[in-house]
Amino acid sequence: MTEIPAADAPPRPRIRNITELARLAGVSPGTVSRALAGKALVNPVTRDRIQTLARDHGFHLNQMASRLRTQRSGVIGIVFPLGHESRQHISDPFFMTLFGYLADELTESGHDIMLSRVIPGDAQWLDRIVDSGMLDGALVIGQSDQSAVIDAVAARYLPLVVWGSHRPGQIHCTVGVDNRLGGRLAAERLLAIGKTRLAFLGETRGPEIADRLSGVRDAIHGRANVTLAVMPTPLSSEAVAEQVAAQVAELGDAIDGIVAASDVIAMMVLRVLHERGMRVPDQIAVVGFDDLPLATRTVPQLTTVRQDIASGAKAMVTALMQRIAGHPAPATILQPELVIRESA
Amino acid sequence: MTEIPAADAPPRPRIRNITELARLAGVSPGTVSRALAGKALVNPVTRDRIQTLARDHGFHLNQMASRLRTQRSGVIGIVFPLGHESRQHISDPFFMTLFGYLADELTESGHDIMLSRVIPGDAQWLDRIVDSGMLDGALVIGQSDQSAVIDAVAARYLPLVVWGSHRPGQIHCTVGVDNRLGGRLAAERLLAIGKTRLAFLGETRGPEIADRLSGVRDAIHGRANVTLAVMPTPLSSEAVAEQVAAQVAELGDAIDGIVAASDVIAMMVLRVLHERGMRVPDQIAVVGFDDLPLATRTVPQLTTVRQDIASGAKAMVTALMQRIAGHPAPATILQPELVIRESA
DNA sequence: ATTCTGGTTGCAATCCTTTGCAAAATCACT
DNA sequence: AGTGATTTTGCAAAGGATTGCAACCAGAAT
Repeated sequence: MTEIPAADAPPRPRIRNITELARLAGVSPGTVSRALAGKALVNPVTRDRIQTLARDHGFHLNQMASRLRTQRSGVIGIVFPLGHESRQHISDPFFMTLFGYLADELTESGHDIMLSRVIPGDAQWLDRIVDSGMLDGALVIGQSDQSAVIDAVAARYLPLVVWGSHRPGQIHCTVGVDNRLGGRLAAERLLAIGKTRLAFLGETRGPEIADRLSGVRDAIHGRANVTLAVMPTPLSSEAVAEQVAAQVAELGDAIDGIVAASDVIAMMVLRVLHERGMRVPDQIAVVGFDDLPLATRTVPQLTTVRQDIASGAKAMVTALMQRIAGHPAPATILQPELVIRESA
Repeated sequence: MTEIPAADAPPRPRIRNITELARLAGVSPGTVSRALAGKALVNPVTRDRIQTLARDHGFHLNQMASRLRTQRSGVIGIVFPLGHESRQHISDPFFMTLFGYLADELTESGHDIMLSRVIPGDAQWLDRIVDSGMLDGALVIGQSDQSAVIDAVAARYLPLVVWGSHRPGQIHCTVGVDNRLGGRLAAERLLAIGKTRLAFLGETRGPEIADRLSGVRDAIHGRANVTLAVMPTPLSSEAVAEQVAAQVAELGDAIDGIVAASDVIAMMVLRVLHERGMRVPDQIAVVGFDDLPLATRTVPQLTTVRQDIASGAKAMVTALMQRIAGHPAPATILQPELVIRESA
């Protein structure tokens, strides 16, 4: 609250760029640049003098200029495409969970993270991001219905890794769980505990969810006595509640087992079933997908198909680093695992 | 998988900058710049021609250069200081929750987000970030023990808003709950249900947590029959489990009520108490702090002091926008609210 | 004293866009 | 056709750091 600077405060004139610092040090800007970069080419004495001067004046390089010149930014973009369901928020639990792990991995390896805005309805969303010149690479979380767009960009831009399903012929590098197998595991669990009238709740326009449904179909293939109803439930956490309620109401007693396309949907289902006084899993069993932390905290605890998000994040970052270095990296397909808790 | 480009693929030569596009269009780079920016100064016909050309060639401005020149980036930094507890991870639930809401708000208002790495042990961490020249403003989540550092930066850098406690004389703009009142509410609840041997679990080096403890002390002030044990539990979710176990063991029967400095700690406490077969809330009651989504999913559900994180995020962004525009914005102090569930 | 060597430093071009200013082109009128 | 008023355009200077190349220096070798 006083105007007098503390004793060790930096001297008055604020240095704004390397040239001013150079003048102060009595050398050329080039030398300052080299000194600050710690290059061996400059005289150690001069280097130390310049570094001290910089520290005393609280001077920091302008990253924008530096990165423009060097053409590398140390920044990785993380993008959440919103092809359909444009109202899905970033605070979506699955996105946040994966994002958290990615952020840990990336900061650990010295990278900054830029969360890019996707303008819904803009076909150029990914081009805009990778061509912005601000990123060393990009991670895309989920393919949504944008597989073609992603492929087109991946064909010309190597440092791009995508979370999602791997489909044959696909150009872009994905890391993701075997969604089809996961779907099958979920359905098989329901069949194993004697359920025969199944429902699948999920929006199947994106390949991940579509694959999960295929897996469910695999599981019931050839069983004449098993029925399957498919309900396109969006992932968006906000809109989902009433929709699920309506769908469950519509299905009524016609079903005794639900495969939810995600844990968030499953959680909503549990809530709705509870409100209607249905007993889970006796009357209706529910299997989720993801095994987010929240799966252990529902009542009853959620039986779900686990994707190992932490190692998925690690795999994404590893593949991306490879690709930034110029080496193509292959897709990683993680094995899903059925985690049996209480809901099925 | 074929080499032949699709019929509508962009023509071969990739345009790398505005000058190349200018040559192609037969105008000067300046005109291209103006045309792409949609400025009214260029002939509408020329403008359309250039824009079409750019689109056809998949050309995007180099943001790095553009932002260097204009000195504004459209990017907001979000920082998580790690003064003490340098091992706390970004995937910390409270951080992630607040971050999610901030991200929603910021993308909504057309900003990109940069999550900056904080190098533990670097006194210059915040200077480095705000002087990087890559940000229009910065949001700091939590003061940790870095209040002085933050103040020093805030004194010269306006577009900075901090989540945390507001202390008199503090220079930086904070948004946060009244932590002291919150702590008092928590303790009063325990007293109200007849608990008298209290413990506070939290690391009090940061002002937020210290204020919560002060609130607890306020509540028991003058009550001779009430005891209080204080245990410095770190926030870090990973390390916390054994620590809490050890602390609870140490406290043993000496306590009958716990105020946890955060929901994450409270959750750990519940787990530990459950493992030791203690009945909550009968034998030991537990009150959390934050009211994260996870609070409703513990068993028993957590009684906790609610901070309205969503409106906090909104307030932070509003204040930041004000400050970016050059208007100082005052601190916002949110009212905490006791949410009574099952654990106390 | 001269040449060579190796270590330091400075110069100036480069990264790509934006923008104030001046020149050129267009148009409207006398 | 000539003048003035408007549009449009081009030029060139930022914005701040990096880096290849050449110049410089001191000391060593001849």
